[in-house]
Amino acid sequence: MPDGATASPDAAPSGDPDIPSPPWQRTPERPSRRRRDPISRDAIVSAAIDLLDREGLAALSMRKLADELGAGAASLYWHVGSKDGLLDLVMDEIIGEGNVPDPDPERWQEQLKQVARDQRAASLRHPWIVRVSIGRIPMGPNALRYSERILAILRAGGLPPRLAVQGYLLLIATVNGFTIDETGVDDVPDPAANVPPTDPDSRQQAADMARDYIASLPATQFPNMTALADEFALADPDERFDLLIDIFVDGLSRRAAQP
Amino acid sequence: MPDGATASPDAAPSGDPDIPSPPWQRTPERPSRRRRDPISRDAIVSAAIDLLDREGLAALSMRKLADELGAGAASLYWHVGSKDGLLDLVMDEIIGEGNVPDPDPERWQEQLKQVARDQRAASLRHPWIVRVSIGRIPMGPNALRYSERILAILRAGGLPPRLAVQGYLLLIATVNGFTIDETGVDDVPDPAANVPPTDPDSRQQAADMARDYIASLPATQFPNMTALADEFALADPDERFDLLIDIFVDGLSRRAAQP
DNA sequence: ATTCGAGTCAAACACTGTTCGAGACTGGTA
DNA sequence: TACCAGTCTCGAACAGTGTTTGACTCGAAT
Repeated sequence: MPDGATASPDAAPSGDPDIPSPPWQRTPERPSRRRRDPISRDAIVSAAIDLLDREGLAALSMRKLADELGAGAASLYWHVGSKDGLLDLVMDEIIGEGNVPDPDPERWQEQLKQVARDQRAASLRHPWIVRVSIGRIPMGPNALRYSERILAILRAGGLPPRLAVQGYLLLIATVNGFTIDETGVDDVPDPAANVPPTDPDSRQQAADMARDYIASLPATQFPNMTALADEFALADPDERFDLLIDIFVDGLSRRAAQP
Repeated sequence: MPDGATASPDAAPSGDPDIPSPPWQRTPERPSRRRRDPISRDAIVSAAIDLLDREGLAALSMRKLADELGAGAASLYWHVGSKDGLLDLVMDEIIGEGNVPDPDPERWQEQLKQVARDQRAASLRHPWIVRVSIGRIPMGPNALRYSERILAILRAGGLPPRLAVQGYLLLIATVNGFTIDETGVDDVPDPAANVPPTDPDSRQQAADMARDYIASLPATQFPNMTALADEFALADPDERFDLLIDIFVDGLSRRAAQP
């Protein structure tokens, strides 16, 4: 057997229209749909976001993502370099979903709170995004535009330069600190029941369980915990979040009022 | 060769004291030191913390941890159930390092700030702890004692019940939001050069690089970013952190002053 | 017609967390 | 002394991971 499975460079293994490929050689070409239109970077990012929304961060693997695109896993690396590079692109794409209002000097505090609420909303739409953003400095094009517009609001509010920049950075950190907790308990939803990020029932149930446990502690050793056990059952995250940003923006504006 | 490497079930491979194990069969029993004193849960947790401090979160694997203890990987599972269970224990152990002062009603704000600073200090001693704590509700014995003592400070300060509990929870979240960023950039230090969590030089260098990049943006599209580029180079994390908790505690105490 | 680079991808590598089953050792009872 | 249940260890395997390599196919330009 001079030729055969090892295709020589000249004898086309199966491209020759005259010689059909031998039947004992189970079609070494065209397994099913080969060489579709080449996949694109954007298509990979979109498919990754789809997969993340559907099955969560832990379920995102390069192989599964490639399957979803009808491609081989190694192909992705040509477009995005690494899983880390892919997540960089994914993060900037999500940041691009947000929009920041034009600055209104009279309402800078309310506008800042609105930005915070919008960012939390994005974190609830995509419960994995906070975890993806950890250790990732947002410097993509969308992130730059986003930062620019928030800084515009703070400067319009009259904040001195340093306080404007730090106020922006610390607000983002504060919102992330909150949403990490909020989206952290029930990540990795089982693929079947894709409840909306966090259904209120199970959340209230978990809060009640925590309260009961705390209330059951020995009161002599834990007088404050047992006395305040009921307050731990406050599971309404909207209320908790509003309290947090009220505290933050109040503190920030007090700081801004005095040199 | 009738028999050989494949030991038959009845002929004891090397347990028979009369027949020495054949030299070509490289001692299937007693590889070196077998059945030392059994390892303990506490020893596993301590070794895990050692390994994490030395090589970072990404380097912690059950196999490597077992090697460090001179044990087999499967042995760990008898003691800690899973890697997740181990990390639960590790987190409570680290929380146990902290200590909270006895409440002084006149100084509750300063005491609360001290708690925040202590927690940040722990996160700098163990840069992996914030990432470990994500998605993990601290309910171990040390965590309960810790919470109890912080609530004591807030109640001594006269905060109403709800504000005391939420103020505590939101303070922790806020500190975590800050320290995630702070410890996130340079995790996984290469095992050779174990710089103290974050050396100021490389940090300032990174900040300068970010400032230069921001300053180089087109000023027409990014007027605020370019104008404030210098402020992004404020790399002193202590100053930034103090600003954050000042803002938070100020906002909280304002809220506490009015019903 | 040949070359060339863009793009694809199966196979392999070095890992990971976890489970299984077979043991080894201990203390207590028959 | 013999047995036995319980505690503890651990090699081997399983199913998965991110990533690299090298061979391969094309469409287009030379």
